[in-house]
Amino acid sequence: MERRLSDTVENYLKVIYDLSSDNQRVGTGQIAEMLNVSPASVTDMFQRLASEDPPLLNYVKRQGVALTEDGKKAALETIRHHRLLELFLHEVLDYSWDQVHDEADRLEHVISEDFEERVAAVLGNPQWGLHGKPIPSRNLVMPDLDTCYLRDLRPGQSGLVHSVNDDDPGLLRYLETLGLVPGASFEVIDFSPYDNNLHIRIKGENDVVLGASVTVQIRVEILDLAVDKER
Amino acid sequence: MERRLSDTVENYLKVIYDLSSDNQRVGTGQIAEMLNVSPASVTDMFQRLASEDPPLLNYVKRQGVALTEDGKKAALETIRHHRLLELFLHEVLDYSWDQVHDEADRLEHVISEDFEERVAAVLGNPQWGLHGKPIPSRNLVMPDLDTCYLRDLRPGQSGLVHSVNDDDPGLLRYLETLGLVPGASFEVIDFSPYDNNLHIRIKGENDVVLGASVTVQIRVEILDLAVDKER
DNA sequence: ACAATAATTTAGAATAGTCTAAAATTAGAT
DNA sequence: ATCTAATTTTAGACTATTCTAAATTATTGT
Ligand SMILES: [Mn+2]
Ligand SMILES: [Mn+2]
Ligand SMILES: [Mn+2]
Ligand SMILES: [Mn+2]
Repeated sequence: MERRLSDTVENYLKVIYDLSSDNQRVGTGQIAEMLNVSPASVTDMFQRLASEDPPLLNYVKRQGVALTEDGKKAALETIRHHRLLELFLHEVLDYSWDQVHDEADRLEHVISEDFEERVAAVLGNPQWGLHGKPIPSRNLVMPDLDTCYLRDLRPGQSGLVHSVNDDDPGLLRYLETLGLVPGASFEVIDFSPYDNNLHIRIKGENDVVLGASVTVQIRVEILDLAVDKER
Repeated sequence: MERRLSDTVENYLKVIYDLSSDNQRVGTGQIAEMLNVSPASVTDMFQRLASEDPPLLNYVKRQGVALTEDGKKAALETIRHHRLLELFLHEVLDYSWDQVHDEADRLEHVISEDFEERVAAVLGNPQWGLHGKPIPSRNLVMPDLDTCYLRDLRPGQSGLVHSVNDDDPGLLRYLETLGLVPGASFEVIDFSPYDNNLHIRIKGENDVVLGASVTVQIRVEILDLAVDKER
């Protein structure tokens, strides 16, 4: 139950968890790109983690991996550390929301469970991270969410910003100037099928036209305007 | 100037710095014992660090090492992180003084200079650590101190506790119950040459008789009672 | 169906850090 | 001065993580 996983292994598991939400199995190439290592290294790690004593991965040659229950718990443990740390850095040390991610990415592997508990207590046992993503509970349960990418909305639909990707400081600063932060509500005005631009109107802010490279980084909760609900 | 040193290297440098205060050169065996590695591993590391681009150690075969200026700066950098972190864990997360060391020992290698700055600011740029040891300044200068081991005092002398070793939680809890903490003043009542026990009277507390394994872990400032000052 | 292309896996090698066992050197004690 | 005991260094090896280059397998467009 309590093997000491290396930073490297924790990072593999975390990335595999992230990419598992959409797809079923995660492939060698995807991980290689996310972690900036060669595909050969990833294959190697897949094989290692799949043949550990209690395996962390389920690996099917040439098809990729899925997390086992153990692997998933380990991933959630690291993610909980990461999101608690981000909030802590913001609240206690006054980091801005674009600065927290890199620092948390290093600290997440070295803090003790005691540190985690104390930070959670100081923050009031928060359930949501600085960028809107849920924080797994102390016993490592992640809530199910009903969100989709902003990219997938179309004119006439409205929504609330649920969460934004936290790993691009430049994007985060941009979104902040737009007021497009978790909780903001907006309405989709227009869509251009050629470039996938979305023209949206943010409540209390200006209109913007966002390209797909931005809209794919934002998760939203669709506001049901009692329009075509049951048909 | 800004090589990225591994955790391992930082730990070697830190220990070498500690042992350098007394002796001139530090030997293979001492480091091996402090770090719980074999002497062979230490020799290896000595050779590596002495032949880095700007060397971190000055190594004389069979005689041991001394830190170069670069090596000393690197050691002080890590020590500054460590002592700031200990204070931070105590002040902000309510760790007790016997709990902070182990956590700081892992965090010290991964925090950024930005984190260091922010922590220092939150704490009011402290100059002294939780256990009484000085915190190197931002520009890595360590003050000179005029202290000696409690072990070396004799009946009739009085002193102030300056600092205590921070790596033994049990000892720290014991010293706390005695009120033998940095700043406490005491008087030496008796000395037994056979076992090196020191009987001391702590101001506002009870008397105690301490063995050498304890008195060698406490640094004190001798109080000059205007007795035999200039003769 | 089948060759071209893309993705994945294997093979072989490097680096950092560690170990044990053996060899070399120094220090101590007669 | 010499022998013994302790310390240090060398030699050879192992693990974790990564790489490049070559081999293998999948995909896909005709
Ligand atoms: Mn993050
Ligand atoms: Mn945890
Ligand atoms: Mn400490
Ligand atoms: Mn620093």
